Amino acid sequence: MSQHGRLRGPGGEALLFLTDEQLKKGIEAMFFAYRGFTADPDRILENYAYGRAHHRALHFIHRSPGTTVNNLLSILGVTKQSLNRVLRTLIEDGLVESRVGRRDKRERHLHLTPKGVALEKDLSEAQRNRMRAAFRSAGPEAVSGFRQVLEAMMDAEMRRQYNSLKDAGS
Amino acid sequence: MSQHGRLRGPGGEALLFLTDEQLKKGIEAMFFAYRGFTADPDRILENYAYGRAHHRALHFIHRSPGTTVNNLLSILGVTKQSLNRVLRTLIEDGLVESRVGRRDKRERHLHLTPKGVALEKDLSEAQRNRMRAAFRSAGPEAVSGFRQVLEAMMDAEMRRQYNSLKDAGS
DNA sequence: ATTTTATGTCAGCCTTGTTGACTTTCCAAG
DNA sequence: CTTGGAAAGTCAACAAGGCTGACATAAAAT
Repeated sequence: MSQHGRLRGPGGEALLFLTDEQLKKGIEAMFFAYRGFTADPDRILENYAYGRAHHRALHFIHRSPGTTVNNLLSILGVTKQSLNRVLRTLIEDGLVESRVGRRDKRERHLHLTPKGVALEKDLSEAQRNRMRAAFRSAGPEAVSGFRQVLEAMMDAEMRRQYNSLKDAGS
Repeated sequence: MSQHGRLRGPGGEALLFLTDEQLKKGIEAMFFAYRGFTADPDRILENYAYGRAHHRALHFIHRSPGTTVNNLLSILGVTKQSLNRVLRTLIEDGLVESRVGRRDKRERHLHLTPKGVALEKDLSEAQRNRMRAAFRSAGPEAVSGFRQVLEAMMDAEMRRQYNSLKDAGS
């Protein structure tokens, strides 16, 4: 049985019967799944003086090496003071390198050091393992639907940033 | 083009080619989508002295009226001290009622007052609107895949709790 | 009668978010 | 060349919401 009734609207478009119960299950799925999503990296981070904020910084610096602080700021959606605190400890601890921009010397371009790469790899491997297992168990069509729904759930600005990250899978 | 190659393994099971890039996009989709997921309720909560923690409590009390503190604790995955702080303000403000158990007088059974129901409705409607729009734009097959992947991403214990919440959509 | 369970509470700590104020550096326009 | 403004960094203070540990009370279970 499908969970969704289907109808044709006046314009011929597909309509869905979405009960509040179905929407609630979607909401709760997001809640519980996000917990699982962060659980493995969180466990690793307990062994360091780092938290989720550090993980996010490492992830996006690794993803876009040489990104500026301002760019990272808009991706992470926090204040520069918040990010700076995290960044400072990562730089002090030798996980992140901050290089003064060549063209614009006000800008700082961020790179992971080998030590930073190592921790990022540890964290992201744990997270990818879970994601991989989930993708495998759900199957390719489910994965496609998963990404479609998540993308539609983002704010326009986030979707823009999400899409601007390179995607070797397309 | 499908993002996923397919093969048959030795046992005939479907295999997926999942590149690290595809997994990263999944990880980033979760990150950005969760921001969208919480954005609307967060905006509403700014007008109150409440935060996301209060929203979660209201949600699950509304979902399972009469639930005990212990049960809520295990659903939310926080300490009783954390939950108590939230619960105390909600009770003081007259959004939640705590009734001593009839069979077991040690237990407190939690219910929303009309005032609590009103705020919960406000918050959940905002969240459901976004979820509904995302479900509509992605289509029924995508919604099914979305839930399959999220469910597979949960820890076993969370999945148990997720499934034990009633689902009128099945 | 004793132990265990469910709940509540106090105190203190940490991470990670916030705002506001201020400085330094440096590009670019007048 | 000077000045305005953008980019970045820093300091201080604060809040939400996690955490631990210790302790209290009532009631159920043994």
